[in-house]
Amino acid sequence: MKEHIEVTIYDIADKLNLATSTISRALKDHHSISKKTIEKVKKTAKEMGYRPNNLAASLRSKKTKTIGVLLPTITQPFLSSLISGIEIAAQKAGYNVVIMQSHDSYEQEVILTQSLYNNRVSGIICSLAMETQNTSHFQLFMDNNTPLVFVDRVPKAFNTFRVVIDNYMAGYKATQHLISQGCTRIAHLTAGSEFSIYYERKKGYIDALKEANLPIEEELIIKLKAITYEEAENATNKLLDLKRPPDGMFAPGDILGVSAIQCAKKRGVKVPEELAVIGFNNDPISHIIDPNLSTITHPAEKMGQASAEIILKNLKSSKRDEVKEITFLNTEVLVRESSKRN
Amino acid sequence: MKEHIEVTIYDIADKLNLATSTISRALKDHHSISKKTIEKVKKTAKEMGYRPNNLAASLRSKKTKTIGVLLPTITQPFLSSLISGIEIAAQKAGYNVVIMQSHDSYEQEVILTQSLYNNRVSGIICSLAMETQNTSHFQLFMDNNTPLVFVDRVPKAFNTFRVVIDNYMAGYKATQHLISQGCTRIAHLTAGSEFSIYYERKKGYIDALKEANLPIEEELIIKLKAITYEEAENATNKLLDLKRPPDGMFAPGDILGVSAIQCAKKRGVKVPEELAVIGFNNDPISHIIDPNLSTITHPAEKMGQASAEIILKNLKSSKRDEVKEITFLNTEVLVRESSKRN
DNA sequence: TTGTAGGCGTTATCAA
DNA sequence: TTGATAACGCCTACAA
Repeated sequence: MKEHIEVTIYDIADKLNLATSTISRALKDHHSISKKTIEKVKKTAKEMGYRPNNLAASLRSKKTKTIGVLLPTITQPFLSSLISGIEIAAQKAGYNVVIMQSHDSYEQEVILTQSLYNNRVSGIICSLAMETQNTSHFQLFMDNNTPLVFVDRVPKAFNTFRVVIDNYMAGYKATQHLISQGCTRIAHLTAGSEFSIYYERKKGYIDALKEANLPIEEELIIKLKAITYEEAENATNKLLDLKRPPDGMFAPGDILGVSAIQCAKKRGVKVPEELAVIGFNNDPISHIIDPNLSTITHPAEKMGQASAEIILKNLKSSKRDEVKEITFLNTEVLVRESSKRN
Repeated sequence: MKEHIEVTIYDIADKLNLATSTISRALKDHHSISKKTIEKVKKTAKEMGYRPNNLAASLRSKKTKTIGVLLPTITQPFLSSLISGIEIAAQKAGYNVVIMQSHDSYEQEVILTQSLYNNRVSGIICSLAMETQNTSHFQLFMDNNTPLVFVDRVPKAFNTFRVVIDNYMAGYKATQHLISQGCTRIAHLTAGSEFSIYYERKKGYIDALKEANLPIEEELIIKLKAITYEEAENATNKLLDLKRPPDGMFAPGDILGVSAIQCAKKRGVKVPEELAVIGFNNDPISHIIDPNLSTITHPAEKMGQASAEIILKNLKSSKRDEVKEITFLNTEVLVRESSKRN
């Protein structure tokens, strides 16, 4: 086994009879250093097996080149794509990505927020836990002038950057699409608090119905405890058991939409003829289910990339943006078999 | 906006008329500090809004409490579950997880390996890029005595920890299952080099056929350029166009199995009656496709957890394990509709 | 263009 | 049980 003594800029300075400051500058292509010196330093550094110590540099400069990412979970296709987008943008800029999962627990989120803070991340990207109502645990970053971007599940009233889709409009368009296919009794599954994205989607659903002069029927709106196949199956069964069952369903997540289709098929209810279904997210499962699930596209990777870029941009300009704008990304109705009626 | 001056152990020491070393120890519940002092210090620290600077601690102690994770991508269900397992184990131990994607590029992998090295990660977990043949870029960590765990896609000859499933046995069992269902012409899709997991699965497939005295037919084995729906569809079409088409297929990935089923259905070939299919991974899509895809379970989260725990364990004991054992996790044949014939 | 020197916030060693 | 002091490796005014 090789002996392993760390080579530092000190050692290089010694060898070349230069000052450490010169070495430090040369390695960073500082303009005040002559080309000859830069070359010499770099060559020697390589020969000696020097590797920069980011830790020391970070401590000194108070810049960590690390983006903290705090999400409910990373196994959902939408979220793993989001991370992928973040990672790609970060990698390009030489930044690291630290990932933490809140598992939708408010308590965990608070703890992990602290942890990211203690790690002096340069910026933080967060999608809120389902449980979270209060976001004061993020105030730390605000006070500290650390770029903070919320993505997808964002707080209502908090002056930070936000990268989102227009959930209201998406819900509206999804419902409108079902109406355009001739549905008149459209069911809807929902979840979470009045601060959640699901609430927005529901508002869009309701307004689309209103605009089409369709009644809002409470019995057609079911609130789920969680976004799971089981919950959606139970809800769908309940809906199909109604005296006047629905002829359409807007499921604000593909898991829910797929589950609804499976449930309908099991009961011999034909999709889309008797029940037209549209989901949300464009998860892989949506084009595996038979009939293929119509859905709303959700530009996960782009949202990740946009979030990371906002952070990087704010880190670059010495003075942070005072206006924390909201970035809206586009969604589209993806019409597939599960809702095509005419 | 609040002024933000960082509170350090210095400030606490000043306030309490104690030495910084005492503060440092007290905050860590060092046994040599009296209970009274510990309490006093902690209380004051809280009051003053102290937050530890992990950077400084890392620099001094040469321990970063960070696990580096280097994967081909994070959007595959198997890999995002793997990360989830790592993250959960790491979080429990107070470690951070830094994630990087090689996008199956050897060149990227080398660069990112360097980057993790420069960041002084405490340990590294890696699943190799599809392209990677040579793993000498990991030698750094070996020389440095940094725990290194390969997971799933592991190198053949490299004395490191490895967390894997028995791909040979899994391939063997999958094929055997099809044989038990009466299949006699079993097709197989494969990919990658002779060092890849797919090669092992293929060997299992071949040995199962041999053991059952079934011929190995070259025309039934198709090598794909990539693990995609398109590649699998093309291959399936080719297979079904044969004079004597197969009556079974072992697809070493659920994407491939699902694609095969879709292709067969499109052509009016009945699954499982005319073509029994078994996949690999137990991805979400496998139980959405109709008929449900039989598959091989792949304990992704457990593999992640096991990998992280190996690192943590080796970090704890001052002397590293010299024997880098291989950890085999169990897989099971999950029989679903796509292969059930009797 | 290069050098000097102090400090970033912590931990480790030795001494008291 | 506590304290004094020197690192850890780098960056950055300021000086030359």
